[in-house]
Amino acid sequence: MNDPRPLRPKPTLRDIARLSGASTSTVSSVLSGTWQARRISEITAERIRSIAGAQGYSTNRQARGLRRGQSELAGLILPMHDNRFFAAITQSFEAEARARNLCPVVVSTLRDPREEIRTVERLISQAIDFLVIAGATDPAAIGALCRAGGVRHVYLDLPGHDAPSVVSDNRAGAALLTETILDRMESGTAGPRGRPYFLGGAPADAATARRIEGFREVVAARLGPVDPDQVIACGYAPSRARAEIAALRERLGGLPVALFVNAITVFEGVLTHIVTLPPAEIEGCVIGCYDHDPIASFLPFPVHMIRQNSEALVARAFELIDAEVDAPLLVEIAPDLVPPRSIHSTRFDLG
Amino acid sequence: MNDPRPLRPKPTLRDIARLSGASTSTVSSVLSGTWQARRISEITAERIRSIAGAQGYSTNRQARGLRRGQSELAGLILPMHDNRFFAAITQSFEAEARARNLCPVVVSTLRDPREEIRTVERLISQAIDFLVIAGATDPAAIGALCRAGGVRHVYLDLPGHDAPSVVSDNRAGAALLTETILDRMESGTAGPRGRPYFLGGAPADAATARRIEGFREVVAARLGPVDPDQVIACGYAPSRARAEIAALRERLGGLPVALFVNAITVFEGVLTHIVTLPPAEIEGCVIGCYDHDPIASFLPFPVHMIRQNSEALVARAFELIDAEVDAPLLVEIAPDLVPPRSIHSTRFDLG
DNA sequence: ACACCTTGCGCAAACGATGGAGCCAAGGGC
DNA sequence: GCCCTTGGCTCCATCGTTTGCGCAAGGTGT
Repeated sequence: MNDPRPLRPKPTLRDIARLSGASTSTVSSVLSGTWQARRISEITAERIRSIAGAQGYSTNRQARGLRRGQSELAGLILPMHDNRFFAAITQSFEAEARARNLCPVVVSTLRDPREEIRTVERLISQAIDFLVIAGATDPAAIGALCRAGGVRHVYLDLPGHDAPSVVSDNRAGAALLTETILDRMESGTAGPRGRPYFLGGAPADAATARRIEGFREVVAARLGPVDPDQVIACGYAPSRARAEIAALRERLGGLPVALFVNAITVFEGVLTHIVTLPPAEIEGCVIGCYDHDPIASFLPFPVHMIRQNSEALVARAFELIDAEVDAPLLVEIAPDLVPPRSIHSTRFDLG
Repeated sequence: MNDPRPLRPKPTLRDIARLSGASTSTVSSVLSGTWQARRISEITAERIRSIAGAQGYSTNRQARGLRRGQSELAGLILPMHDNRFFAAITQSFEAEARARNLCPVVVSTLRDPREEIRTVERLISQAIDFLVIAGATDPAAIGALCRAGGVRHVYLDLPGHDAPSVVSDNRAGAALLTETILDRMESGTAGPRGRPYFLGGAPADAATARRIEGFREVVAARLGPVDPDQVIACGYAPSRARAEIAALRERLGGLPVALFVNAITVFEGVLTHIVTLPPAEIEGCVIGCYDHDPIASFLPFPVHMIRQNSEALVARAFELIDAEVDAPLLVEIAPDLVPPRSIHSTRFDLG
């Protein structure tokens, strides 16, 4: 067990060659699977394989990569890990990478532009085979680096302009969510309180912009012109969201009849405020959240959620990579609506 | 923007050498920061730096790694990403790795022993500098691989026997959570329903085993002997947990007065069942969950949660690596108790 | 007997970066 | 005039794999 021996150096191809009496090239071709092409006899191959196994040989991928000019590493950069969406992306990415015999390298950059650059440079200098870029603050800068480094790249969940992009259909998802909450909201409430509100996100963010479009479109079609103050893009911080919803309620004299919450963190902020309100008031507000959280399904009031199809997003991205598509093009993937558990209205009776 | 040029080959040290009129070794030492040791003049250094910058040179780390016998890659393997605890671990790991100028490589293995082996072999063959092993089904096998490959390794959140381990103090955490729910449960309920129950987890899992110990210890001290059927280690699947809690309630004629839920997934399963019950019955059951989820704080009944100190776990692991500790030893980190929001009992009145 | 494949393998030159061991000139001490 | 130090570089072997080319032995067709 406790055996911190000086760790003799790992055996190399040459060691195996010496032990087996074959040349390094023969050993190499046997161990890298190209032996039939080099007409190595099955007998020799088997002998070499068994010696290599006995010696615990494993090929040095830095050397192989150097020689072959690739690395069999697949890169993914994303803003952060502790978020269901990105975690799901990572999970799918790993699966796809492994299916192609690549080693996934997933790095988060915390939405810090300098960190994004550093990380991408780092990955390029590792000779990464390709890079999937999910959620960068400056896609153009990253794209430029990749092109300079000769690294194929695909944007995920954000539209880039120098390479293919696979994004959620945010407009359609937002429209769907908006339809859903409008269908369920109480009509007939007079004044500003009778209108739906959109809360959270950054308008500079392409995803938020598209969602606002979807929201506006549906509201305009069903209820007429949308007032600018119905859209409160206050960022993603829970604390800020809490303050905004409190202020809104103050202005309106109560919660609005419908609320489109733009992200789970915004939803958290909203929650901290509304749980302090009388249950009847909460009941009067139909809530939609553009993000999914399974636990949120069990809250004592219904929450309509959108779940982005992360698996499909990643799958499409890999298809583009497999097909060696380099030209910019945009693929949109429809997200799913997750209805609230039907339990709410019947069991936790807040009336 | 749209510029899929043939991607001329990346410049190498030799290219920069040629352009600057210096030798490759001079360029190398300038660009890798060892130039003062080699007495290169500031003037030469600056000239080389500017040429390298203009050419967009970036060092090929496969070549460097091959030559130096290291990779500046830091490995972490974990069961999965879509879990708050592991996501937090990943986040801290990345931060620590970057602080040391290493590139984090985090790979999940889905608790599949074969995948674990494959992944570790893969990382070793990438000449990873060290490996942090979080949540493996067969730590011994992985440890053996690392030793054979000469890779320093540290176990995280699971005790290994051939290298240092940093684990949550599961016994203490469980004892704390148990104390908490016992303090709040209704006493005086007669029969089996008046006893606390432990639900979820795998007894073969070291963490679960320690938590059961903590639970038993506290219950035994306060309520006397613990019946074996008070511990239901039914794994982590929500569906299974749901079935078990339903069966338990059937047997007892109601929910027990206190429930220790061993993981968030188990909690999800329990939730799907108990939300179908009359609110009064839920009120009668004090729930503790050994895992943390912020949304769960907003459920209409209090949930006492334990949050593992992932940051401290990772920080200690890196300290051990920095100190080049190889001998087995065990470091325990105390987790935190997250009390429920005080709101529950007052606002969402379920009685 | 000669021109041919086919089989089975070895030689040696890369891949790009690194660092120990030089080499040469200028300056200083004796 | 000789030796030594210091500064400022260059040369070249090396890390472990891969792969284009080549070569010999044996078989086949004529």
